[in-house]
Amino acid sequence: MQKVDGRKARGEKKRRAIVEATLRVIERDGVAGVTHRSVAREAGVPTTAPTYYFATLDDLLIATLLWSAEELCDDMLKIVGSGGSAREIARSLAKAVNENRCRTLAEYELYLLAGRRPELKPAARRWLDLAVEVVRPADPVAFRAFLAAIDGLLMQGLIADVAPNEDELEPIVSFLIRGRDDFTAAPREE
Amino acid sequence: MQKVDGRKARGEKKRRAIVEATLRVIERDGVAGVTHRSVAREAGVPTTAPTYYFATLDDLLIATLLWSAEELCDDMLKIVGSGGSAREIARSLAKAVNENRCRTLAEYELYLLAGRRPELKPAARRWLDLAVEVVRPADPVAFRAFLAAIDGLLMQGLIADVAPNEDELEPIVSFLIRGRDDFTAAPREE
DNA sequence: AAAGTTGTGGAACACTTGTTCAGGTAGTTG
DNA sequence: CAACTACCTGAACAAGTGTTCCACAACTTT
Repeated sequence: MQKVDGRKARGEKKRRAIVEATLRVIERDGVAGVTHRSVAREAGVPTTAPTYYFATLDDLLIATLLWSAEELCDDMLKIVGSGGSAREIARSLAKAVNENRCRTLAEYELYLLAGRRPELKPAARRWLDLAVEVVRPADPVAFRAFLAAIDGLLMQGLIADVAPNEDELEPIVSFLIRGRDDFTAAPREE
Repeated sequence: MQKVDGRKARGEKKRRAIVEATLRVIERDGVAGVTHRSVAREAGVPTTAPTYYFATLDDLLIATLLWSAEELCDDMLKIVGSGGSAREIARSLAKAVNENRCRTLAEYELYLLAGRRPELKPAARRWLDLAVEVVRPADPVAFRAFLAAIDGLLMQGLIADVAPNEDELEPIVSFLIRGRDDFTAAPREE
């Protein structure tokens, strides 16, 4: 077995640090605030490091979306896939538009970016596909409506003058998953 | 009555032309593509005209959102407030993510911009408030779920690799407005 | 230990950006 | 028709951008 090159290991770590810094910049200033220099400053690396690791600024954004999409995926699946109660779901949503407001904002900016970059689409909607796969809804229509409403509630929560809290969201979620048996009682293929 | 100053009239017209050009630029290249120069080129006015009419680039974006919000408002109300059938609603949604895809994309970018500019929030969510006011839902919970789902369906339609058509959306809409009597049979206050 | 390879970063370049400003032009008024 | 005013714009500037390039450092291999 060949020894791993210490340089490459360090490189990979720095590479990831740059992506994480990019996400922080987006959280703070939006996609518009992402420049090689601002990312480098945030990551504490030389100005040219982002250019070195990512051929173009676009590549950096793409890498950041891909990475953030994975986290989004986990979060969303935790919300929709757990079979949690309406209150638990409402709590997660409330958290997303309050404590994690900036993060959620960033994720939707990247999300929307996928609307203009076809190559990003699969990553952006991965959580949707995964949700369907995990839950195996018997009533796909009701489930799709549920998933759409989650996106809508989050987006609308971001532009409310005061973000909704758990108690306000709970009845809406409750309404959406009424008759959830319809889609959670997944049929197993034989 | 004093005569209107022809100069001011012309100015107002040009001012609006600049806002319209800005929206076209956003449709084509996104908010990121908006610069004084790109807008000026699109509007066919001198480079400094946008600066002259709008103190800062931000002001221009804000003016554009305010203006586009009015149109969004009309469109959305046509969808949710008309009491149209599920098919009619589905048709409107399908149109938004197909023929009018770029326009819808632009509107959501501006929408999200409101997430970072508190002063834009009222304009961005105006259609939501208006919808509630017009429909006077007896079941506000069901109605909010419906409104959220519309946003979600549009956003998810924008990142689908092939945008959904009328026939795919119809059952989902149908599901969402089942028991619509609950929220359309508005109680009149005496 | 020397040679070779890969990663790294500061200086610099060409370019675009937002914004300023003084001069010019069109419209109104006396 | 002259004086005035308000609107408009082209040239110019400072600041910041993405990206390139080459010297050099870190590491591996011989």
